[in-house]
Amino acid sequence: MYRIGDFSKLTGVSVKTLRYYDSIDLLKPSNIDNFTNYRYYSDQELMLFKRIELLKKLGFTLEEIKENINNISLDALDNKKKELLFKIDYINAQINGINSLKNDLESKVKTLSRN
Amino acid sequence: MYRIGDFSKLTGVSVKTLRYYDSIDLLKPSNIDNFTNYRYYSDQELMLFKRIELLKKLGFTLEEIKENINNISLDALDNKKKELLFKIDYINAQINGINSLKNDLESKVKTLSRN
DNA sequence: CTTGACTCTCCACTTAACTGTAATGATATA
DNA sequence: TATATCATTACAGTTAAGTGGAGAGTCAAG
Repeated sequence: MYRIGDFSKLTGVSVKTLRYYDSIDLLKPSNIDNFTNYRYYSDQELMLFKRIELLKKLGFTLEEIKENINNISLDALDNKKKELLFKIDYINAQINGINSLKNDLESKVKTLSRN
Repeated sequence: MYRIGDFSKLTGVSVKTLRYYDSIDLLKPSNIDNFTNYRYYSDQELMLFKRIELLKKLGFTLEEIKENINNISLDALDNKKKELLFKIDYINAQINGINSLKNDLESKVKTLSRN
């Protein structure tokens, strides 16, 4: 059993974040002292945390992670992948826009320097 | 001179948004009635708005647009482009992660159905 | 001159994922 | 036993780009 400070060191996230995860029912300590309200975490939660951390890195929101923490479905993965691909398309369009603006600007500069 | 409601229709953004742009000094009406505080916009602001709209689409924040509204520099464009390329890299890494997770899951399913 | 549509300011709320701080209580070590 | 460190709750604040609503003033048409 780890107290929140130790668990914070194990996971690398702040005590605040752990309390926050508790408050949103994402990751609850395995038990809580009735008198002191101290949170106690076990290796079970450490494993859950690693799962959370992974899904977070893959772009899932905490809300989505909460829904999929037990068994992530292929559907959830496919949806997220589509979402990410869509984002890439969007950003690529932005880059194209920037490129044309750059071209405009560069040709303007050249025209000016020619005079 | 357009009153804010008309200018809102011209630009396609809400009156609220126009007031907000005024409040953050992004797009200020060309004049304001001293007694009524009514905002009056001109074609000048319409052109500015179109510039703002474009930069917004290209991924600039309102703060960045404010700094670059008069003459956007090649540097600003290059920086934003780098930022966007970086984002794409990041998202691609996420997609790769999702793909491996999908593979894990799919092979698990196959293993189960084989029994 | 009234009425409906328009505008004003000011304050609070939205989302996501936390962070900061105050006031208070618990624990561990010297 | 003193005290430094750790823990608790509760409330507010952060960022970005707005949106919602109240209460009050203004404008244009009939």
